[in-house]
Amino acid sequence: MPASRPARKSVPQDAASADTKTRILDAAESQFMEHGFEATSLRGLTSAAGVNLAAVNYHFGSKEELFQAVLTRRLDPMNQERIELLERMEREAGERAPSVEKILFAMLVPALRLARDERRGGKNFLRLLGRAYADPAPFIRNFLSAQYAGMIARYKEAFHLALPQLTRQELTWRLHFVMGALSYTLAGTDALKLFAQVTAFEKYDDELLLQRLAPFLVAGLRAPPLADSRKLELVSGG
Amino acid sequence: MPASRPARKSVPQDAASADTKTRILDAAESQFMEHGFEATSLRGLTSAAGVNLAAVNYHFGSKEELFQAVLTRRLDPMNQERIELLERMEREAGERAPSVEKILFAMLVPALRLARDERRGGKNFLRLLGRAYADPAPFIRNFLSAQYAGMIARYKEAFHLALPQLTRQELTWRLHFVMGALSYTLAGTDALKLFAQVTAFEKYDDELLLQRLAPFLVAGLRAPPLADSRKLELVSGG
DNA sequence: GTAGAATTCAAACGCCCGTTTGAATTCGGA
DNA sequence: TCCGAATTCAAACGGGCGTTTGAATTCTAC
Repeated sequence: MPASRPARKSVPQDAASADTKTRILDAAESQFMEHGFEATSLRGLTSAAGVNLAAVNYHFGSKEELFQAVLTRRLDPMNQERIELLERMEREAGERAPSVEKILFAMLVPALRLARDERRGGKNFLRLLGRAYADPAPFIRNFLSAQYAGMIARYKEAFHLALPQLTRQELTWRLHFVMGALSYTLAGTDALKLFAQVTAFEKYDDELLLQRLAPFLVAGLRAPPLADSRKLELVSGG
Repeated sequence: MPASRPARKSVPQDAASADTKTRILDAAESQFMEHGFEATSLRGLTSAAGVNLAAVNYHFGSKEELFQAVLTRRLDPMNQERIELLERMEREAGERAPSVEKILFAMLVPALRLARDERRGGKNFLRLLGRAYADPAPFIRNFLSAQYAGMIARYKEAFHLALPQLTRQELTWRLHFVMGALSYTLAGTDALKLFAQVTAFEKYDDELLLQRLAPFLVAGLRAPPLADSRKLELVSGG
């Protein structure tokens, strides 16, 4: 028997193991992004990372735990930054509530910063995140829920103050739409290459992207809710 | 050697094989939705469909071709319906171009009809589609591109007439955002269960959903483009 | 310098995968 | 009725999977 595995709770954290762990996390980030969770093999992953096959199970316990570690490494700081930015804006706004634009920017900018920082995973990580959003695997959904719950609740309150004309239900739906457009756009597999026109004429630039996304989302959030009387007459044919 | 496989081009299409093929397609639709392409096993799939393991390779050739057949069965009619609806609206609008709302509804309503029709896959299929959108596997991306190219080009023209103030680039981006919010919403894994509040108070109703989504998207499409002078001052800190 | 823990390593375990095979069966038209 | 094509079937093929093992090695503190 080996000298005994480290207890799951202990954090060895010496230089050598941190290096191996980091190499695994980096390789996992790009492999999970490229092939998805299920189709990524630990053999290919460890070989790309230049570490032994058993290292994943030694350092992370299992493939699932490795996946969660990959997400945590980036999401925790990003969501923390989002909350701090929102709170700074609330302080700066004084008694008045921050505007919809300001709140939205506080949400978008940390994601943009992450996308531009290759040392923090860059676009690779955001694409991975976009895939994770669409994955129905329970361990992924539960994990993301836990990661996002606090941040989302915080922003929902802020938007509620900035958009008092919307009911809570309306606001919940609209935040859903915002997250959809955002994750889909940031995941940026260029959707279906249907929009290739853009990348042909215009360099794919994340800052420019958010300058286009922001007015779209702000206008959507500010739209008057549909009155009950107006319906989609088309649905039932005719 | 067996009596010889049917040539890939021939379409046997007799009752017995159609039945087996349909059973496979139905099972594949729900299994691919639930587990994703890679994690779905043909053994589980064929056993759920009540057919022999070899039937998939016999009738469809391979797992990949089966996946494409699952998508084609629903997408072809839906996109055809979208185009027909758009053309009807263009005829009804006469010389004037149809409004943004009208065009958008022509896009959304066939998806809604599909979602409500359990005989055509219902929500299962739309969730599957939402996953496929986020999948970077080349065979999926190329297939979806081919499936959507005509429809998207058609709609882009219609929107261009309805929104002449937008440059082609702006319009392309906004359609990208629209597709994002739409696919994310229709895929409706309830996102991250972060929005559970909605399903608690309000029955999950697709028609109601589109009545909330439409004003959001219409307002986003109609938003004035951001002037170059306004920037995200926050990006570089400060 | 050495004991003991942490880490790396090659090898193996048991299992499931997509696909192919060739015989058995069913089907449809002459 | 019967023949050939279409379809179903059980079995096997070769290979990759996540994980575990126990010895070998490296690190660290005394």
